[in-house]
Amino acid sequence: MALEHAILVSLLEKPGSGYELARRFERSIGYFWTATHQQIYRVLKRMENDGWVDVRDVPQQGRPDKKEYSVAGLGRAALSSWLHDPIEPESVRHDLAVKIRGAAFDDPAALIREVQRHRQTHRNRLAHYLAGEARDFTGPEAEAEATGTETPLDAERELQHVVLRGGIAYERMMTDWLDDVLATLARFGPGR
Amino acid sequence: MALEHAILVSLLEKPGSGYELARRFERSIGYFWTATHQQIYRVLKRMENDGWVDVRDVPQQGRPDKKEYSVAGLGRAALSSWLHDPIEPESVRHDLAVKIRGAAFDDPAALIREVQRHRQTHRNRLAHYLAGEARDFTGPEAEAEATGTETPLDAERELQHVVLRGGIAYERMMTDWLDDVLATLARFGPGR
DNA sequence: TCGGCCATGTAACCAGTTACATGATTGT
DNA sequence: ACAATCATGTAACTGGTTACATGGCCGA
Repeated sequence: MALEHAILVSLLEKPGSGYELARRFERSIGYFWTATHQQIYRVLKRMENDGWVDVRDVPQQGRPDKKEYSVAGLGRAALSSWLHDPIEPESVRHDLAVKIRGAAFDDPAALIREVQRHRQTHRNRLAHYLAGEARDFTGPEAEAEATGTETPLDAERELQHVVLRGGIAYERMMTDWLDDVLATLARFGPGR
Repeated sequence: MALEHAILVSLLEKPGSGYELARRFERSIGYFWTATHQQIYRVLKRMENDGWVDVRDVPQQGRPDKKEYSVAGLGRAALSSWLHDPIEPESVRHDLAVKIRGAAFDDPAALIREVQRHRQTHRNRLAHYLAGEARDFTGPEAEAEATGTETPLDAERELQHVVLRGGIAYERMMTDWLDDVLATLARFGPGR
């Protein structure tokens, strides 16, 4: 299980409320982990009970009060121990691949539309990631990154960048592969 | 949910027992879906109750008897309806990416070993997939595939091939990205 | 005789999804 | 007036993992 740990990392990067965490899971953390607000609130409560996080009530005007969570000593220790614990390289789960092999036993026309939809989604994600990269990882710090003159404080940033590059590589790979799938389907689809 | 449908596709490709399905889920189907035997037996029972599959007792000598499952009309219909049902492009779940971002708050040395382990696993999978491709997708049928002179019976084969190419592209992307991760970690890891 | 393969299952648990619920404020 | 955003939750369900269980055959 990594949701707890993803939350710990996110709170270490910046403390925040359950709501704010949910938003982050739609953006940057969403590159590699997803979670709904329901799940986050539930896990956050458990983490609070276990003493992994501290809570602070933050009254706000013009909007509802919020609870700001930050990582406690026990949470930091839990994260550290998890980081030292080897995990198995996870295996993939691709519904779409099941569908593709299933298309051999069904009309491929519907599948072509489905694959096109997916390709579009991955294209969009790729564009979104590239825009984020241009926004957040170019400029003076990128200079330091390239020339190796960075400070320890840049480590966090650079690790975020390399994870983003992973997301970019993934989306690029997927769009290319889905092009391949479409070409393959086109070869025997319409002629029959 | 796609396990039911993955099983249907696999049984359409070739009928077999729960045990055999479990083995397939360790091999070819494992490129894009995993399942343990416990899960398979449970789902198979439900599919049998729902009339999606037919069972036939096959006595064997020298080894335990087995139940051979094959797809029934209802199962075929269920698969077809699922194939026509659009699914959301799934989002990724990468424990390793959580760890990488978490390494900013911990000793990166342990992470380097972990990343190296993962890279090795992906390298091995890549080699395994490439060997499978060379074994199953070269020869006379590949000729037909390349020249477009294939028959409808080759569709099943070609779709299997394109899914395998997806697995290959994925493993290649992962090994490349993990090289990138290691280079990034090396840049600020040992110097501090 | 010991481990590995063939073959099938039960039970408990854990994580994730979906549906439902409330209520204030801000902008169109 | 209505929709969107901020903010927090409960409850039921589903799917997946882990542990446990049985038992015969085959080869080293």
